Amino acid sequence: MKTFTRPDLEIISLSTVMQALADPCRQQIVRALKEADDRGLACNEFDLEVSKATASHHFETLRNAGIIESRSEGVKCLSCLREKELNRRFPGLLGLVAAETQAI
Amino acid sequence: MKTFTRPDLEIISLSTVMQALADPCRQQIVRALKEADDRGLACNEFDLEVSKATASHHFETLRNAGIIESRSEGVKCLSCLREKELNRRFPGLLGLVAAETQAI
DNA sequence: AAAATAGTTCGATGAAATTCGAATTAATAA
DNA sequence: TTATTAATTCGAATTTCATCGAACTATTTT
Repeated sequence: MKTFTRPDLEIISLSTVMQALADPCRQQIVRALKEADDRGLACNEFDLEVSKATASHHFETLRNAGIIESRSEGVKCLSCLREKELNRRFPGLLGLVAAETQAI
Repeated sequence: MKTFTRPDLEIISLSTVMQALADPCRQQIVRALKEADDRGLACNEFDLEVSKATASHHFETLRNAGIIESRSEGVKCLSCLREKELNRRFPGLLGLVAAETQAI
């Protein structure tokens, strides 16, 4: 069973999170997770307009930037926003993403 | 005498500004301008560790993203932060850049 | 055991970004 | 008018990024 990286947010730079959140598809993922419940969402529960290979890459980018965390559950991979930690490390950042209602 | 683009911030997406601010060198420019007075700073008044061609490119990127504005004054090009407008369009964004004290 | 499901990984491709030196432009100073 | 200063533009090299199909892995269902 796969385990996922979960970096300490203190070692994540603003450049890294900005780079990760600059992509519209990744912003869409973050907005969906902000509305989701604590259980999180599986990769195929987002309406992403990219292939599953590309989607998988976007989830990895968000994990590496400390923005989401993922866990294997059965055959699925559930992801959650690291909301509290992000709000402490980068106050206001998630609010900006949430406020941007944008067509992809 | 050169004039510079100055896009309406309403048409600038979060992706565009995040992309622009993801670069450490451009963050350095923004932080310096935040400390500068209203007159702004000329391109050679930043301690950037890149060639002047590269610096010029970074200033253009920031202008196109609506983050700074520039004007010719004699032989110099003075740039200022579009701070008020940015704080209205993307509240908290400049604060994040200012808070990040980072070696390049 | 075979099939279905959900993701990941690999390898390749095309697009975009970063960087620079050299040439150029425009304004000022000598 | 020539030289200097400050910055832009051009062309090219390098790197990074987004994207995909195909192959693979792991889990669950039949």
